[in-house]
Amino acid sequence: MAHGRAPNAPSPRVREKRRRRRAEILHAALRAFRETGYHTTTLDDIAERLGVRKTALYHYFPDKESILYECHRESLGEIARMIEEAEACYECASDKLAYLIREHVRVMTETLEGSPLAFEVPALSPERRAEIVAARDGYERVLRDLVLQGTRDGEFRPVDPKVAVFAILGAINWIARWYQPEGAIDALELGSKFADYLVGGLKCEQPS
Amino acid sequence: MAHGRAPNAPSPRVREKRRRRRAEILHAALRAFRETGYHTTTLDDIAERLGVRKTALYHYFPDKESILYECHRESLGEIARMIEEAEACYECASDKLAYLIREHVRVMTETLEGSPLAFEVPALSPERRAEIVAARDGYERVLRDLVLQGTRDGEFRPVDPKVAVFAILGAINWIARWYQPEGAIDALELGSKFADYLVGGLKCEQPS
DNA sequence: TCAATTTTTTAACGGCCGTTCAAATCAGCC
DNA sequence: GGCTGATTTGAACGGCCGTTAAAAAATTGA
Repeated sequence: MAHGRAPNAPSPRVREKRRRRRAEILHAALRAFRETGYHTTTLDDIAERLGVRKTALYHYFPDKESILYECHRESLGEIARMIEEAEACYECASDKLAYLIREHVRVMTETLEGSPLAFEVPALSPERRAEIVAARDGYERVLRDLVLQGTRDGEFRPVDPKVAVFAILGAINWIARWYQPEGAIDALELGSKFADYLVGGLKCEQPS
Repeated sequence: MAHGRAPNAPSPRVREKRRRRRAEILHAALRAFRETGYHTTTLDDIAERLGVRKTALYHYFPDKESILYECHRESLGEIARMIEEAEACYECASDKLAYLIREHVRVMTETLEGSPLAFEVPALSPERRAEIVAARDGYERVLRDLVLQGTRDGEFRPVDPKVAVFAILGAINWIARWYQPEGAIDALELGSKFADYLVGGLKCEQPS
């Protein structure tokens, strides 16, 4: 047994190759889902983007829904990373919130990863949907807590945290519907503008 | 020919009955589309809500897409009404904008009419989609012009009107995804809070 | 170079769902 | 009450698309 791996186990080389191919498929699917939605994109559509027949996809994913599920998992990973970063790098609520908005916008625009998480949750099976929704709820809770903290600290005026967070997430998620990577609006600039606007709406007016 | 109507023409009575039935179907479809999305709701689903077989629907609409199209038309009618009202009843940009936000939220929650307009535009045929998109673009232009006017008048700080309007519409459209008519959040209150938050983010900070 | 195995293809099935059409039932009207 | 048109039904078709299975092609590793 070469290099000590189990008999009949795939070599590291083929494992890596397979991993890359999976990522390619996921990326192609991601773009297709974003452009035409999960239900209207067929496996042929995804396969065509890769120059391959649709049956080839079944060597990497058991079914169509699993492809969508993995898209969601990747997005959630990005979100989790964002949250850790915000906690580690910023102090006050408004800075943390602004950072999260900027990063979320970046995920939505640069990598385009966020779009299925925004729009295609209902397409998942009940169990998987429950898992994704639970994670998304956790993210929403983090945002609500930030709004509350800001209000307690006197940074923000007293607003309904639930409603404010729904507004923020709606604004961000909606990006997937109109943003065009090759368009006139720069992704990073968009993130900053969104952060300015959406955090600005929470801030106390300067005492005169 | 009774009452002077053309021979073989339906009587006013049956015309009215048909009109009502169409509205019933549209409303049932609207709720179904909102709850599960256009592509996953079948004609059986819509018919079941009406206690009828799906083939009965074909007496009122030529195909499934036409039902969706009529939903869009109704929403656009509401939007147009909103715009006229805002122009007629309010003076400054912030008041007009706040009114439009409140009303749009009301359309989104009370009547639930706005949800297909928010989410199911891509499901329309190219020609119909073009028509609906053009109308929606007109609405967006009205909002952008309000933001610009507010900035010119010194009410609003200088923001990117395009980006601000996308944020506002995203926040509002997203309501269709989480709002539950029987839930804890009151529709009118939600409209006011959205208007406060989204217009507040545009306003100049008070000079100290 | 050649066997082993990974990857892709070809062919085809099967179910769902929008749609059609003729027949049956219902409602309006004199 | 009975004729006429409006409405609903039942049965069935047909295409699209996700999925399966087995054969072919390509890649790996010695």
